[in-house]
Amino acid sequence: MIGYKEKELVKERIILAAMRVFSRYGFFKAPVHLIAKEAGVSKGLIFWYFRSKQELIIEVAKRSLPLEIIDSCLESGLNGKKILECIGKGYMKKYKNPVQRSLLLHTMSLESLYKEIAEKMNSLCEEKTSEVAERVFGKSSIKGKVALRAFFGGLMCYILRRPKDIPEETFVKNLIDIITCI
Amino acid sequence: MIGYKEKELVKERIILAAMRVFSRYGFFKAPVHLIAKEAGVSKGLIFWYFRSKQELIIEVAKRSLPLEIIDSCLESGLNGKKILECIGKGYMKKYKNPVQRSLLLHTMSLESLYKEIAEKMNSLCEEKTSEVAERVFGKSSIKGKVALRAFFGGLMCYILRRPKDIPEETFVKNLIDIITCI
Amino acid sequence: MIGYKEKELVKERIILAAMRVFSRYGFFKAPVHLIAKEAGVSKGLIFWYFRSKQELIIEVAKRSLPLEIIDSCLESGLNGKKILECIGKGYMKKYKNPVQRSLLLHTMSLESLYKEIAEKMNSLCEEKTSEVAERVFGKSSIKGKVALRAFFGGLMCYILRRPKDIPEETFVKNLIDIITCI
Amino acid sequence: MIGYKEKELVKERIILAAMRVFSRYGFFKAPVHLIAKEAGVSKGLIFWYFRSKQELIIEVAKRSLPLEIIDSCLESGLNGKKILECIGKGYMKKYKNPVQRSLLLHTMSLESLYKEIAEKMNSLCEEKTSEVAERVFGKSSIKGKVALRAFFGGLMCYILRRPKDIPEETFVKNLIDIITCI
DNA sequence: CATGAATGAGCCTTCATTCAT
DNA sequence: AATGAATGAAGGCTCATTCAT
Repeated sequence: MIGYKEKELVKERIILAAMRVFSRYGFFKAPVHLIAKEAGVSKGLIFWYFRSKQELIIEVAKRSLPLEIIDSCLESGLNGKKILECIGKGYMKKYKNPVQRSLLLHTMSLESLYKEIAEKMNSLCEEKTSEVAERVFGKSSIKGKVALRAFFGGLMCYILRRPKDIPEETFVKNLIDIITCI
Repeated sequence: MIGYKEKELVKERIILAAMRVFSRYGFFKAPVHLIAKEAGVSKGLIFWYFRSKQELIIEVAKRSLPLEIIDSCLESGLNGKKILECIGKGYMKKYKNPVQRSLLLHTMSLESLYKEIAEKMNSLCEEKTSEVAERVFGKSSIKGKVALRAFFGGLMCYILRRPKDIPEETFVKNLIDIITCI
Repeated sequence: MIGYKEKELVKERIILAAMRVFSRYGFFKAPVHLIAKEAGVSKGLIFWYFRSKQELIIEVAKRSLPLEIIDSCLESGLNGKKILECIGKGYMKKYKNPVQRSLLLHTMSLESLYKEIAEKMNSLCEEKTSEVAERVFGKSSIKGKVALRAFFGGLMCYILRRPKDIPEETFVKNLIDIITCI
Repeated sequence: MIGYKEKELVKERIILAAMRVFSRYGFFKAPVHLIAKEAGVSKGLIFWYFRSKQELIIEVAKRSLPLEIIDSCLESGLNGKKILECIGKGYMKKYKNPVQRSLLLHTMSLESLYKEIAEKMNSLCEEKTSEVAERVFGKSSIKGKVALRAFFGGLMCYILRRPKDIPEETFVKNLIDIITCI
């Protein structure tokens, strides 16, 4: 319709529209035609870029998980509290956006339906958690793994229900203090 | 199949069947006729006991939240680590059941759709968390609230992905130690 | 439930309730359970007194036609304008009631579905009309039959939309004058 | 069956099919899938052109009323008996078709359900009737209005039960003579 | 690439009817 | 007689998906 709509731009616009619509209605109550409307394209076009609605769901779901935050903090080679700070900041930045926040919830509930999502969540909860634990506490230990779960869980709690009386930085700082107090 | 069964029994049977089916398919991909089949009743009967599928969803969703665990531990008058142990045990017991575990995920994603669920989750994340924090740390403090979020978050993480190498009791004990280390 | 509910009383109460409900919703959009509620009886009881909903519909439909008015005027042996006055008064009395008025419309539309109603309407429009025409004009004539149709049609028009500026008596009197002016 | 037909053609074909089916079964006993079959389209397509079955019902119902006949005769500027002849011919032509005849009955019974139909019938029975009366009798009078109701009512009676021994032209001619005899 | 008419499966829900109590 | 739980067929409608244009 407009010249600058190059292929990737349109696909991206569809994904972004889908994120907004999915976050409001959930993956299965969001009709494709609403996504098309939100993206300003025709319904048919969505099926040109995505084989099926499920493919779009999975694309969106993947983007709503915090995997890339953890990966980038791991790659940056940080250790100790630093890596926790990195992850904490990343979470706060990403999930400040209510669309992402709501999407995260919807995505978690997909786990029982799509293997692809289940695997991502597995990786997140097992390997990544262990990796980060080692980086923080030096070596693998039960206590370290438990602490990391408390860390991730704590972040998630904060994200889902941002308490008005605790600012982001305060929360992250306190959380890190608590779980590294061991 | 015809005739009178005891009223409450039938309703309960429908709810239990719905829990199983919802946990497998999610609330919106689970067709009512599957629930009926699972419960051994006719499709029509479900609408005799529930005005709509949504009413059934909400009934099931409410049951899958851990509110009653926290309430009962609060009511028992426990303090300090004791109340955390109570809650920890309660969580483990309830969510050992994979149906409940899966349902919890689905329920959390309902928050953006149903006020009733949003309110329950609000109460859980704000008031209840603060109440428990006071019971544990004596008085209201930022650090206490953060710690409690780490506690609940940690429990949730464990529930969602039960790591094979950390048994329930060990996890809860360690988690309590960590967050009360302040 | 109450002692004085003798058989015929209950049946009659159901019919009267059905008339009210049918007049509001139409025969096919009126659910049986609403009739039961309106009559203050259980849904099951309606099927004790009537083999099916259709039987109840036909019973109510028959009562809403003006057959018995015409019959009683014919039987009373009146002639000329007198019989028209008799019929006119009968119509006004019966269809002053908005329930009957609305029911008449619904009943007329049943004709294509139920033979029994079609027959009644046939009798009304053919034989009865001719009989009355003879009583009024002395002998059978085309003009007489046309006039009688104008009479019945005129009455029906008045009934369906009672114009505020023409009282019943005035209407009937004028109508009779017009069609006997031949 | 797949591909683009001309938009208005398809919609019109659905309406015509609906008229046939509604006339046979009545508006509420006619299932949408029968209309689809009759129109040679899929069930879904009906809901592409009409928001709901009700919308289709109202579209069909409007077409079955004689409003446009009266309007066109009024607009043609005719007076006296001429306008009655115009209307008479119009009625005969339109309701010679048994589908239209049956539909008229069904439509009249919709009045208590849909405002839109009630309004059309109001206009027909009040304003239009008065307008025609003035055209015929020169000025507004009670007698004129009564006569017009006798005219319209007479036409409707003839339509609903076409007596074999009175041909259309004869009926209309006689009817006009009778009601203008005043 | 892009559109939107067309399809058809499937879902939620209603409702007449039955029948154990 | 009377109740209301239970049934099952059927209906309206939504929606992912296809495909002619």
